[in-house]
Amino acid sequence: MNATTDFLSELNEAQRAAAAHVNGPLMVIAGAGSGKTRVLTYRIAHLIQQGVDPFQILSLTFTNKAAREMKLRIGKLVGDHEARNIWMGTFHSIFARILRIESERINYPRTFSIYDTTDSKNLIKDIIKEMGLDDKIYKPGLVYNRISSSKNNLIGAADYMNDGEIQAEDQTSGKPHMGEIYTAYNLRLFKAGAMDFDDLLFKTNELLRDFPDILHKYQHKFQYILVDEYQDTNFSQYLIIKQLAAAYENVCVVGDDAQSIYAFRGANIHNILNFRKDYPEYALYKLEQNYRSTKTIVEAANSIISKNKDQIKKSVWTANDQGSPIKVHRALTDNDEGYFVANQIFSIRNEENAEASEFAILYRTNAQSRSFEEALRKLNIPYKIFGGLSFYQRKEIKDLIAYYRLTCNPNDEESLKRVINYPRRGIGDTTINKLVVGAAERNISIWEMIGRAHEVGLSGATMHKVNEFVLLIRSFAVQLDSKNAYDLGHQIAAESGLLKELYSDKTPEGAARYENIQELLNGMKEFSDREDPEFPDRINVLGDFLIDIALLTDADNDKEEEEGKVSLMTIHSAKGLEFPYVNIVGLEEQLFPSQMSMNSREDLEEERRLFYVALTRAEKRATLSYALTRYRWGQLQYCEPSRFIEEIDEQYLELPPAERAPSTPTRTIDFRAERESFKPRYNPAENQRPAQAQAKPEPITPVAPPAGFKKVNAASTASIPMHGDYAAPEQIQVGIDVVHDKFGKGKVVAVEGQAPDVKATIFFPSAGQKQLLLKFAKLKLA
DNA sequence: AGTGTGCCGCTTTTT
DNA sequence: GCGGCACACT
Repeated sequence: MNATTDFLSELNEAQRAAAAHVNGPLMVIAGAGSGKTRVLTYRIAHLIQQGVDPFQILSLTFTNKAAREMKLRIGKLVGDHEARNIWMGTFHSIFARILRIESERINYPRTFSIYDTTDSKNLIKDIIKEMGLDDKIYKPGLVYNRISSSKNNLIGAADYMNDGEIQAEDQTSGKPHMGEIYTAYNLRLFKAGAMDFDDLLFKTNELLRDFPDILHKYQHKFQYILVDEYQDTNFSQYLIIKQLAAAYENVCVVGDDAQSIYAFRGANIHNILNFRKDYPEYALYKLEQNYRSTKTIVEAANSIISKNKDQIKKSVWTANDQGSPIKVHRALTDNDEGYFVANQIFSIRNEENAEASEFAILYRTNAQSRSFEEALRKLNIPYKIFGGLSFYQRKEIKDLIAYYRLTCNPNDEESLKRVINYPRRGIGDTTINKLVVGAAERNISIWEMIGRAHEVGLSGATMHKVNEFVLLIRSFAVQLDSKNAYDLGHQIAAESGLLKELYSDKTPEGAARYENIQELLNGMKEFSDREDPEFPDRINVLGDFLIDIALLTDADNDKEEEEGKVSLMTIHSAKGLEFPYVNIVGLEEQLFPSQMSMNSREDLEEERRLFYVALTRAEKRATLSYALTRYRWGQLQYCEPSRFIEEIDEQYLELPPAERAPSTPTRTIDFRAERESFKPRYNPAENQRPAQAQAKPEPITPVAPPAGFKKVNAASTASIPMHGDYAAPEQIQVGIDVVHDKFGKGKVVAVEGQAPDVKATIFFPSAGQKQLLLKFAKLKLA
């Protein structure tokens, strides 16, 4: 009859049932690669075909990119003009939009600023200093995390102060003033007309809780609500959905408990359980057929995840081919691992005629990317890195955006401090400090303090400079509503002097910075030319642009020029993606699973789910690798293979040969690749590494590092500079004399603990008895 | 006021 | 091994 039947017929039974579900609560548990996005897409298209107004659909995704892609796909099914009207985006961006519309009700300026993590931490740091507390005890990062998780659990500053349990916790941990910092932080945010990321959700909750008319309005606006990646929502997000869905209960959540990997930032797996309680009449569909991966990969992934206790029962299966076994590679060093992976990509690309873009290298931490970048560069394989410093985190971009934010909201303290003297205007720290202190005393913002600058005793010349700056910002601000984002943005870049400052820097880095600014401006141009379907006559002003970009993540950056490249990213950012060939690297104890996760079963299970996510990204082939030694904190560390390798059912694996060195070919090995992987990094001295250094049988015990290493170190300090001629950990034994860089001569009294965490108790006549971790202590033999 | 230098701490993961 | 930051120098 119509297209509906058409596209629904492309789905399997469970998919179709879920997609055709119209009214009432619905939960879809979707295994990895089971066509979850397809179901969401088709369901929305179906709703629209059933006559639901796209403006009444709220669809929350994990990234903005996911939202864009889904809109595109829906557009193909029901037409772009319909698809564009759906409210679709991340929690943060959707509710930032709503908060902006309703800002007066909570006494915020319409153009409130959104502080990113750096802004927030800077502010917290300032507050800690102003309160006269020690930032060694109150580490800004930790304080931020504590405040963040409080907000995500809807514990406000007052609740925090009044909660006996929390207070007791802070007492015990020696941080009794945490609550006061929290209170001061919120106050400062408010004075600056700013919200942090968590506020966007927290204040949405307050808004819906405290203003029944607003709640009513949005309950009826959003008659159909869909939430993707439901397993990664936190309590604050859960409650927003619960409030909004209360009127119609047309709420559909899609998720996979096995892929919950954000508990560390408050994601709560219990939201899935709560769903059953909140909507007892809910419909449940499980998508269990995997369309993405080979049998080997699916079954190997199942064998891993079955080790977790906490999980919803389901059995993921596939009709796809068996595929090839998962190869496990043991590398000698982190650099070796880089070359192994790069070479493997190089040869598969030739042998199987694959594109570079079909490969992904997935690691646990961003810091691991280096060896892969280096090796890929050497082999001339194009690659792109996700994460690390995103575009919007770059200094020059943050500077320009600070001007924009300040123009929209002059009370924005972090932005003001950033640019009041950049480019140089002769307003130094002394002046700024006077203003900051004055503002704090009077409980006003810095901008307001500038208006009363005479009160803090600035000299005439300084006053003049500061006033010039104020006039500059004001001259921008008066045009906020009349000019579009690009026109005003360009003017600000030019008249602030920033463009000139960067242009005059002729170093390559300077040129790159200038180009980045141009790129930002191009983005603004595009943004300004866009039309908002709900307000077609409105021009897109600078304030709109800021909301848009404040919440972009680097997963959202996909540019045409990035096609045809190998993807390097953390497993977290690989969520939702898929690649024919996947390398999961750095599979070592302490690294993956991370050492931070070893303390509790819950944390370890999250790591395991993370590994599950990594493995299920692969379509055709997955390769695992680990290194025996790795540089961390500039020190050589001995590593043990990750327990996750052992946990995979062995029938799916191709394990490395246990008895011989990787340089000795014992199986179908690409000689050229293997040779390459050794050649570039080792100087001749290192290549004479004694054979037993590589001949350790599995499992690799880091207790006694290969005897060859110390010699190598002595022979070529250039390649391993940090080690110098310090003693290797195993040389430190009870009774021997050692020399420490700082404490001088001493005698080893005791040695205890398991490698690599061997701890020695050493008596230094000059400094007394010390306990030192051998992997860190720089000891020489006396 | 602006520039340079040495030291410290650091690595989970991100909206 | 690097970057951020405090302090000291010009």
